[in-house]
Amino acid sequence: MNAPIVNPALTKNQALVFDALNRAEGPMSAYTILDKLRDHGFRAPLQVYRALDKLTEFGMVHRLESLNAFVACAHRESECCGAGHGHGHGTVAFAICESCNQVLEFHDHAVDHLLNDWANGKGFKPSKTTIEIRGVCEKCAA
Amino acid sequence: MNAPIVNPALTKNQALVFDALNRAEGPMSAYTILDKLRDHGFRAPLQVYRALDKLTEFGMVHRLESLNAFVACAHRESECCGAGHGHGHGTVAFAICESCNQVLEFHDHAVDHLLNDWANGKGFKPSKTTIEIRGVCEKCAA
DNA sequence: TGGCACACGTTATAGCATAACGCAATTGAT
DNA sequence: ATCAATTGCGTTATGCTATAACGTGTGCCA
Repeated sequence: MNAPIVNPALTKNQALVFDALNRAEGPMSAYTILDKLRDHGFRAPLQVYRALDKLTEFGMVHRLESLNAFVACAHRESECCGAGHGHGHGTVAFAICESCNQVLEFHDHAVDHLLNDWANGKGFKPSKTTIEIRGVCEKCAA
Repeated sequence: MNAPIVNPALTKNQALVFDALNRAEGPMSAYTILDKLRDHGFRAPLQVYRALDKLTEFGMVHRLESLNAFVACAHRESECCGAGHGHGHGTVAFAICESCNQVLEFHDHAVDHLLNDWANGKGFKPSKTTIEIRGVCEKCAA
């Protein structure tokens, strides 16, 4: 059966981490999350990393490689192609403002296609694709 | 041995680091480079990082964000569009084999174009774009 | 009811990156 | 030539990011 994108009943720690990421309006490092959750009983990085691993696996959180940080997924449910699970199509891309730290999440089928075509041509089997644009957002550029 | 691919008159440390990266046939972390260069007098990470900063600035080395590692640029000089300096066009992309650690460097004008179009549409001003495909290369997939 | 899978907590350690100091060499305008 | 600015260099110390390895508790179900 096809996996429903439904919240797979998060554990307490997972819920706390996910919440922290949703409240923040920008990416957070694991250690920043840890600090925000000390009042809720968090004491060690692993508590955060373990939750982040699961949330990432569920497609509810993305890791920004160029920032070593994490954001809550911005696809408010079934945006279109089931981009939650990058299975070839559905790679998510990010535009990261270096001035205000806001992140725009998007995906672009045409780009996916081109990269997949390239991979096919080379016999390369992609498992995860990272696309991150660093720059300055419209507001900050003004 | 092989003639140095001299570009902008590297300093001794820069040349050593660049050489180390060229000899290696895959990405290396800064600390791995440090270890390889201890015999040449390197003692501290900063010596490596400073050289890497410059080499990256010169376009002779790329950083792989998803790996926290570095590779020598594979464009053997003026491949085409002046991809050395990512100024909108000329973004470099990487396919990273998680089995054998080899890296394929390429660039794709069409992808650049699409991402630039997206950015223009959003008023986003890109400064650096990261594209990294993790997966398994043809050889290893066999 | 015993085994399994999984989440959790804790301590310790590994791996990646930069701050801040001072010195030496180079350049280049006066 | 001389001074000032710039750049590279070396060192020590520190901070940030991530995982290893151990043990506990809980729910499931064969």
